Amino acid sequence: MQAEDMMTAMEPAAAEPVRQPDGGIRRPDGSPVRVLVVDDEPSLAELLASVLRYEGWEIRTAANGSTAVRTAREFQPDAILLDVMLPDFDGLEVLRRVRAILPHVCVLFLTARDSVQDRVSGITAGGDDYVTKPFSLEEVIARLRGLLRRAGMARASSGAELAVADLAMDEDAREVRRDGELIELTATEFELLRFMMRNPRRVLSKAQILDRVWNYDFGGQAHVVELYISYLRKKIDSGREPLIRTVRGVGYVLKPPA
Amino acid sequence: MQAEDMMTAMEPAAAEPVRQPDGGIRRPDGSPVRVLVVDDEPSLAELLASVLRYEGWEIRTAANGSTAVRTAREFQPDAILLDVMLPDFDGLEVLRRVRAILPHVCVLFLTARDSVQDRVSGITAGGDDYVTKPFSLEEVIARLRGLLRRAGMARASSGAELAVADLAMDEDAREVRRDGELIELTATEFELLRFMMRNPRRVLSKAQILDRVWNYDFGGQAHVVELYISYLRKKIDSGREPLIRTVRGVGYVLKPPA
DNA sequence: GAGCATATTCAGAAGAACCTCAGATGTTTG
DNA sequence: CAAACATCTGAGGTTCTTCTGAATATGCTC
Repeated sequence: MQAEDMMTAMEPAAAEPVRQPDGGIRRPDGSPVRVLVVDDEPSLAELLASVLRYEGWEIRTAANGSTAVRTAREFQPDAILLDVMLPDFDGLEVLRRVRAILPHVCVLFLTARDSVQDRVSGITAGGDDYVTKPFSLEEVIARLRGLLRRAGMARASSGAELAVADLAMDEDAREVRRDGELIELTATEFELLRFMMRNPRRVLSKAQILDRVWNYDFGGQAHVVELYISYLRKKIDSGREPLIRTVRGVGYVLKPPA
Repeated sequence: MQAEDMMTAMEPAAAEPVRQPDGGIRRPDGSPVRVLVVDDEPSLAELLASVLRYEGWEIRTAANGSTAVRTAREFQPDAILLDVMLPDFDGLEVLRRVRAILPHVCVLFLTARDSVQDRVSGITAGGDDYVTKPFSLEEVIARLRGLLRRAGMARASSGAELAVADLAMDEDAREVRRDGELIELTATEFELLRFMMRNPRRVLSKAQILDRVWNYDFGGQAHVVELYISYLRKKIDSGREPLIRTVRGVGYVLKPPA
């Protein structure tokens, strides 16, 4: 799938599809995936909605449990982003009711850090997943893609593999290799690299990177991005043809050597 | 130079379209793109409006948040230029309200330099973008075009590629090639060349170039343009058929060799 | 061709952007 | 609970850009 992306990107004159954001995640009939976002904080719901919309999916939002159930019935989503803490009844209750209507819907829970242990254990058994607030948008998107992929929404060619030149990433195994050699990355380094590998040959600004890779409540300086780029370079570029390039005054690009 | 601007501006829909300014950025139905400009400083809003009108787009302006929301509902813009600092409520609040009405509208935020400090997280997340004041008009236009292009407003032929003779520019990757050979440019050199490549075969005065490529508050001499033209020539024309020509007493042109 | 206006190039100063290190803080793990 | 690790902040040093001013070159007019 990455190969496909790169080809369309490299063929200039070709009637270039504006962007192929969904990365091959579609409904079996080819229509865009539908996602319902349920969170009582409007700004967060809106943030998620706009990001997912940009991924090429169809989005509805709901601010409480009963609206969520009603919207689910009418909208027939393929996946639900579900805050476990809702004003009326909690996420697990919503899940029960929604499952009565849509038995196969994928659910990604959004939970507060401390409420992880008690409530949500066991949800991953059903194939569902969760992320803890505050999360990074990359993480939400990646997990959502994972759920949808496993639920059979992936086109044949699109697996969990990313590649740029001799750099390869297996998202499921969380393994990164350069020229076959395994490279150990920390969580943040991995997410940063994933974001870059998902957008090869595109210059990404530090602001863009911060917005996608760091938690949405991160209040620090864009300077961290430089730091982590430097970590990444040490691990994947040192002593080799560099794949990560600085574009001064703009940002960074990941691309094969010229 | 200034006179030329005024002339073409004064006969708007008149006789022959000398120039196809929108560069293929149109609505799917072929009608011109609509842009709403929101800034409380009238002179800046007017400057933006007139430049964007000259690009061939339909423009409305608003000076505060509530007017912006109302105008958005009625005008149904494809994109919004949105100052984050508004007298009534801030840009993100405006965005939230507008998105409730127009889920797919593109937003380009205009932010003050110092507010990069308290930068609003998520500002680029949904595919939206921002520029910091004081900006150059070229930058605003380029980013706006980028947003619209990615949002699917580009006609088939118009990608992020510009070409004049054997000189090619990929805006997304920020790559410039002459006859296939990659050429490294600084930020200002890149913007200057982009402006010239967008207006091939047209003589551009130094004043015009200064107005478009340099920040609107630039106080220096027109002499910088000469300097940067000389930098560009060294990088793209040296030892080859020159593409950049001086028109003495008038300005510069970029055009294929006769 | 002289003189003038205009354009090009050079050199250097000032500043911006970037990279890296070292250490503080917080988090996970044994 | 301590050790190991991950993440972030701040500061120093480095490199790269940008702009100014002056020196040189080019072209135009008479």
